[in-house]
Amino acid sequence: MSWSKHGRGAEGPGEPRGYHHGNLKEALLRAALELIAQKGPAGFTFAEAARWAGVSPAAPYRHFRDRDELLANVALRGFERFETVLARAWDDGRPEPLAALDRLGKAYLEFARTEPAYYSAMFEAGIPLSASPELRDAGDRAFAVLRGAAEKICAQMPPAKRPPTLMVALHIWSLSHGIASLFGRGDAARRTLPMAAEELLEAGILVYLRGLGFATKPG
Amino acid sequence: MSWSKHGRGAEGPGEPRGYHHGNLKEALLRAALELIAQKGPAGFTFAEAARWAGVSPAAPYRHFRDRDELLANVALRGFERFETVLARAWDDGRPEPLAALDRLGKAYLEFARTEPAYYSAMFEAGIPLSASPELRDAGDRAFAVLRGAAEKICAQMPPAKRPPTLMVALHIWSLSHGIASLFGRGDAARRTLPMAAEELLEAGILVYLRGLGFATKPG
DNA sequence: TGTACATCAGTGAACGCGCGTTCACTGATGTAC
DNA sequence: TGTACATCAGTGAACGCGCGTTCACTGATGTAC
Repeated sequence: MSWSKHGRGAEGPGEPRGYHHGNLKEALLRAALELIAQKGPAGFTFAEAARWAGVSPAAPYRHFRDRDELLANVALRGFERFETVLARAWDDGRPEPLAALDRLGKAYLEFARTEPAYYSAMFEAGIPLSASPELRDAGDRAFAVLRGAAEKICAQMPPAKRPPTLMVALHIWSLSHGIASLFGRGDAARRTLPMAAEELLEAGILVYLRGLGFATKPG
Repeated sequence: MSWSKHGRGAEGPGEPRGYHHGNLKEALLRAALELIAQKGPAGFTFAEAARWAGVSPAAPYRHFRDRDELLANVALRGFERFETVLARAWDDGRPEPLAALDRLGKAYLEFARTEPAYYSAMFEAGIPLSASPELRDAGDRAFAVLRGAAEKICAQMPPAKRPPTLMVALHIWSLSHGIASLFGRGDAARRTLPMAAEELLEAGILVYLRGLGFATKPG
């Protein structure tokens, strides 16, 4: 990715060097992530991110124009990770699309739960997508995984009965996001549920696919 | 309406008034709503709400302990209105549950679109539900409308095939919220869609009901 | 009917605070020769 | 190999600002008698 131009990587958790000098951009992104996780996208300030990174309040201006640019960068990175996570779970529908779709749904919810800071930066921080084509593209690439999954699922149906792929992808996305947003978040605003969010999503998708005419196996 | 007790109307800043505002609590709730609509739940301050209501910064403390209590009151009122709107649309399933459910879905999305300030206070402001039993109850009452609808829908199915009502209600809620949250909001963070959000939701619910084994009419 | 009084909503000044942002600077690092 | 210099990431002090919150107060309103 473009920000690891100097080959510092900085992504691996076990990288002890460069923390003091020379890796501030990375440190600020991490600080922002930490702060968002603690107090939501609203309660994160440029100054506190600097403090958290052990740096003077003027230092961040070397790397980000302002608070919003930092936040947009967090969201951007979030979409990139989200895409990776979803693509890995989907694994091109192997060995079998239905099982892969189930993994995909679980991966979606797991991301929302284990990375609430990314997730809220991506979907709830109110960052206008129009502001950054880069951000929009990253979001589109993540959605493309869902779209690809919908395509493969639809392709298994007889052509005459095939529903519009885009619609199916949007339904799956909406249901996943709805469940993640209402019940699957990692913070205090989560609503409790008499079942696991994963079960709710899995059941919902199964019913939905059956409604499409997709022949799901029993069990 | 109850808040025009003194016939003041209380609309907008700049209205001359005496020493006593007469309706400040109401005016503050409106101001908060206006500010949330403009800048999201994050960018709303106690001080600005006071200014908007044409009152000194100390005045709000007569009515709300702090900013969060005001925000929670906005969310509370939002849930109450939401319940009213949904219940009216559902109308106890008259004349026919499926048509009524369609109205319900449309009313859900319409509320999210026309009242983005309420909606985000209710679902995105990060207000911990545990903090206020009153708020939780109001949320539960709104959800109860969906639950009642799910119940009536399920009751139309043969007993042996009846799915759990709660699950159906949660699926409908999640799908509605997902679509409202991703595509149906009134602000800049909305994602564009090659179709109306209403259509997407209606189609999703129809597919879902068919998947439950509910016999939907063609067309 | 009027007066005295209690109530309490809203005032206005003040405070400490943390934020965003700027500025001239400093000092570590890399590089040309 | 060393020196001179350019670069630029980060410093630290400073600023104006708006916020949340407090306080003694003021003045409108309702009510007891």
